[in-house]
This record gives sequence, structure tokens and C-alpha cells, in this order.
Amino acid sequence: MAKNVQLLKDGLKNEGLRYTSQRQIVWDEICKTDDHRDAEEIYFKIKTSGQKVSRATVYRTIDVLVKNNLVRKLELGDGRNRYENKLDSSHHDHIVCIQCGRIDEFMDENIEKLQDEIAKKYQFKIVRHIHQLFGLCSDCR
Amino acid sequence: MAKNVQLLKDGLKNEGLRYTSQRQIVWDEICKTDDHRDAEEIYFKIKTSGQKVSRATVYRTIDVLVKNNLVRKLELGDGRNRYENKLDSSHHDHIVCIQCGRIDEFMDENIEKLQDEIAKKYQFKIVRHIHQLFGLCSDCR
DNA sequence: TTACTTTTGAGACTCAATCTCATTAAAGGA
DNA sequence: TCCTTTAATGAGATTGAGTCTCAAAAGTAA
Repeated sequence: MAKNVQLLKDGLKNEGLRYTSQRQIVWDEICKTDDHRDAEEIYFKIKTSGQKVSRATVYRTIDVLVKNNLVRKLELGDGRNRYENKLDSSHHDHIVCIQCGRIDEFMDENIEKLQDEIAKKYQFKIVRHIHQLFGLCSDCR
Repeated sequence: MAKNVQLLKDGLKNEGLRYTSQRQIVWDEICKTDDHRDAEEIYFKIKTSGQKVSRATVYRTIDVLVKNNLVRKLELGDGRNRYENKLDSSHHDHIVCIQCGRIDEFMDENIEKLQDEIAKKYQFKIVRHIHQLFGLCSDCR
């Protein structure tokens, strides 16, 4: 856990941002699980644990963490963004069950390479990408 | 244009839905361009053209068209869904400029195949997918 | 034409997310 | 340690895309 404190402090310092207890609380909460949770879930989890961080600060802090590469933002297109810590996970994309909501992660070097080729062909400089497969998982099909 | 009328009538009939002038107006508007527009843009375009279709009906009709495979829904994760007609376009994904908003389309058979393999590996039955590359286009980089 | 059922329109409502602005609290000197 | 400066926070208002409600209007089949 001390590791997470340092990670956050360093990340903030790099951006010229201040280290605050609220930011630590939000970052700790996001580190607690490997789930893909939305901002409201994270906010209420903190709230019900008795710690006091306002909704606005939770949202603002998550943005800071995303910008500083500590948290990955997941846009599933259902109007709620999900977040996951990037503590020890490398790049991956997602495969989502439309029935039960289960989210698995996948990564394919070949697809990454093909993406780069497409970017070159269209003369785009890629900053990020979204690749999500939606369907029915083994339990739901 | 007569073709579009028939397409719509057939699509609606297949679903046991009624053919109405409002649905035709929305479908016509979506067919007018190959842009990727959001529901509000489509609504206001119809409104300023002097035709009377309510916002609720525009949204409801777009849903009907998406469900009936006449329109493709594009989720860019920015809180506004975009729509494009599927008149004569085959499946494709999108490459989006984060600076100027330009949206190009791409399609790669190899990526499609790799996706199928991933689905098999995770025992998912894929229903749809989202694959978007975000970056700077040749004019903006 | 009638009877039935779906669709429409106007505006209220939802919900995630953002904004406002007065108050609080880091951080870096002196 | 105490100031001073400036950023961060909290409470609640606001935004904006999208959905819902329900009475009125309009397809559809007989």
C-alpha cells in the first residue's frame, strides 16, 4: 500500500498537482479491486465506508488519475464510464457479456500491429483506441 | 428514393410496426448524407426544414431503424451516439480525429478473423463489436 | 365506418457528469 | 513556525443526452 501512496505522490508531482487526502482515498478505493466500476460505485463505496469525499472530487480525481496513467477509462457506450487501476496490468481490450455484464480482458499482438498499419495508411497518429467485443459469455449463451 | 421508401416499409412490416410519415421523414433525413450525425443534429435538421417531427419520435424512430438494421449506431464514448445509414455500406470500423472530429472508415479482414478467434477462445458468441482508433489526422498532426 | 391498437407530441423527468463559488488546505518561502 | 499564494474541495445548481408519460391522433383490419 505504501507503494500506491508513492505512485500517487509521484504522479501528482509530475503534473504540478497537490497531494491531498481525498485524492489518496479515491486512488486507494480504485486499487482495492480489479473490477471495472463506474464513478458512482466508487463514490458510494467511499461514502458508505464513512470517509468524506464529495462527488465532484471523486469525479475530478478520477480524471486526474486517468490523465496520469494510473487508471484506465473504459467507455462501453452505455452512458456510464468504468474505471480500473493500471497497477500491474498491461494494455488490453475488453470482451463484454451483454446478458450478465461480465467483462473479460484480451490482448492480441497481431491486432495491435494491424491497427498500426491502418493508422499509417490513413496517415493518422494514433493516441488511443477502443476495441470491445460484445456478445454472450459461456454461461449466458 | 422510392427504394428507400420500400426499404423502410419492408423493415417495419417485418417487425409488425406501422408505416408513418414521421418515420419516413427521419429515415429520409438519415439517408441524405453519409455523415456520422447525432440524434439532435438529425432532429434539428428536420425541424429547420419545416417538417414537424417531435424529438421523442426522432429518438424512437432512430432506435427502430437501428434495430431493423437500416441504420448503424456509432458509440464514440463522448456521450453522444452518432448514426449513419447502411444503404450501400458494408461493415466497417472508424478512425476518429480527436482534433477536428473527422471520421474515416476502415475495414480489415484479418482483424475480423482475429476477433473471431478471440471470441472462440473466451467462449463468447459475439453479437457486435466496437473498434475505434482515436488520434490526429494528417491535417492536424 | 367502426373498433382496436399503435404512434405521436409536449413537456416532465432521469441520470451521469460538470460547473460555480465560497471555503479550506497544500506548499514553499521568510 | 507562521505567512502568503494558489490549488483543491464541497454543496448544490446546472447541463445535456436520452427516456418516459399520457392524452390525442392516426394506422389497420374487419
